[in-house]
Amino acid sequence: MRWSQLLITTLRDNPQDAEIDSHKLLVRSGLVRKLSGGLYTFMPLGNRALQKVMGIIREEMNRAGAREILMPALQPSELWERSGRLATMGPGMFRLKDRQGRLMALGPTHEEVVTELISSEINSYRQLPCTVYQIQTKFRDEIRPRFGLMRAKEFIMKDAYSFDVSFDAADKSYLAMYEAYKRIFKRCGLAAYPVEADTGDIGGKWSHEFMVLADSGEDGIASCPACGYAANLERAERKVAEPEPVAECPAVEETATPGVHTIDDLVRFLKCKPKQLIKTLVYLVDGKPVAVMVPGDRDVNEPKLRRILNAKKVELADDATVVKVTGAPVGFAGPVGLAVPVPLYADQSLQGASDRIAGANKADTHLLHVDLARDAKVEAFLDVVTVCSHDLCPHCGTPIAIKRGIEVGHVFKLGTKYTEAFGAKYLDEKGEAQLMVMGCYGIGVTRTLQAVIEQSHDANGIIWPVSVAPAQVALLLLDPKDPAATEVAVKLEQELEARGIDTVLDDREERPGVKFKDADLIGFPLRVVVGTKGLAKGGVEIKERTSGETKIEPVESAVAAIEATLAGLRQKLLP
RNA sequence: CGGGGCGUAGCGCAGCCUGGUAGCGCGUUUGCUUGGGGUGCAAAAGGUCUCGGGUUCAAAUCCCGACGCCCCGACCA
Repeated sequence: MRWSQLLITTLRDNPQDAEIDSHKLLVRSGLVRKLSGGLYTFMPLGNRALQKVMGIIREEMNRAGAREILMPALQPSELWERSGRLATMGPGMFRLKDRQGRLMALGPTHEEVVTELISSEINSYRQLPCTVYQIQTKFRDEIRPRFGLMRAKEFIMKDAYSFDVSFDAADKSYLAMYEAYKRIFKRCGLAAYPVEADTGDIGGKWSHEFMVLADSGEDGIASCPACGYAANLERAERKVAEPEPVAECPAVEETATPGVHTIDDLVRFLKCKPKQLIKTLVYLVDGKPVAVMVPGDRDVNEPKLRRILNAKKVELADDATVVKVTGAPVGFAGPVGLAVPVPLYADQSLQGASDRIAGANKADTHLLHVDLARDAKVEAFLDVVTVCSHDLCPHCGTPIAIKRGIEVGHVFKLGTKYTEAFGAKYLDEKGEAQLMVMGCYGIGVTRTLQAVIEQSHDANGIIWPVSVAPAQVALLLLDPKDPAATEVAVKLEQELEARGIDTVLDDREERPGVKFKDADLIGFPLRVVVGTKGLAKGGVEIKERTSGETKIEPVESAVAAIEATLAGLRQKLLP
């Protein structure tokens, strides 16, 4: 390939609208261009890298026994009514009408379509297990698209779906995908590791996310340095310390706290510690109000609350509901003397809580000396707070570390949620109809590409792993006016391409400095320089982008040397 | 959806406060020069100053509104 014909336009300055390194580099190196918020064009080089990632995914999916299909992105919204997700997924879907006025959606995911498909195609246990996958564009009306390809309105996803005769069999399919994912990310040069995750709107019993550690990641991860426990903060649990024995608690006493609504204000006003406070929040759980108590220095974790209460939707109550339930303005809720009796839940760490401070359910008033067991009727003590860095691992008790990560893949055990909704059954050996058991598995392909950059770059630019680099070799012809050098470069290009090594020949009329900078910026794994001086010294210069190692190689043996170096680099990416 | 910032040449920005001929750097084109880490010199092209309305003799600049982009937050009492 010739640089001059590839439509490679690199930028000297960082784009004004990019925040994180990988986004800046993606644009500066000319791999993508923005059409509008959350919508990107892949330029020739970006597209090449993307195709490489997709190639790896295909190989590993096929190896794991999955079969590739392609489903429509445009879907009748009636399908979504059947699964009940029109309500939960609703605002996140792009919707439109066809000319007959039929409601359609641009697919944000494909559980509905695939379950409908498989339900009509598969009738017998003999056809199971069956795992299908596709690589396709997904559409999501994100609340806030950001960080380039990381959270886009339109993106490429590999989604796979497994169907099995039983839960045990489904576990095997799940494991096969889990292992395939590990191989895929390894081959892409990514350190991605699995963490326990919340299943969210997709549903199901169990799931793992594959996380790439990065400070710019949108997800929090709790991980145990000792036993390897790792979980998304939306799900992470902790070991709760035994309650400390407390001395006799004085009687409850009201105290005036005019205009003091927040924990911070209260700490300042009463000169106490946040830990001494009981924070009481009113939530709507599937529309019904409940009160949830946590220590003043803790945050309620809504996904955990939802899961533990087995609810579809959990949201903080609106002000009117709070006023109705507590009988006081927002900011003075407490466990004692609610105006309307609602279920009262408390975090586990409040078990035995005594001599605490809480809202009085009365304007501008708080209560001192609250003893939860004595003064309130707690429905249940639950694990409802977000894990923090000083918390202890639920398995081994070691202090937990909090990290940030980019979710590049997610595998789910769905159970029968969708097969039930769509009546996806098969006949077993006895001729009895049984529900199929399902799993689903996604990889954000475009996000994975950017995660590679986020994890692998330096001050000069991207450092592509060989496996996904847009081209393996940048061949720099420093002076295209030098006929001898040009001849060598052209010949090298032909020989490398003939051996299946993707090569970009920089044939531009540019200064050497420009070519060096651009090659570093785009991040080709190998840079081969053909220059007048080098040739005079006996050969071409081969430089690795990763290590910076440079060697001069005679022209005759250059191709072999390049091949050997690339093989070495590939070796490191083997699963 | 709430808060903040931004919108001027392909890209990055100045000018706006205090209204009066639209600027700089990079890139692009042409010529010369240079040829191993973003060469140097010279010339040139390129603008509905996001859009709409208002104030004014006069608006990139002041006022009102819309749109777009980016960041933070999305209710933690």
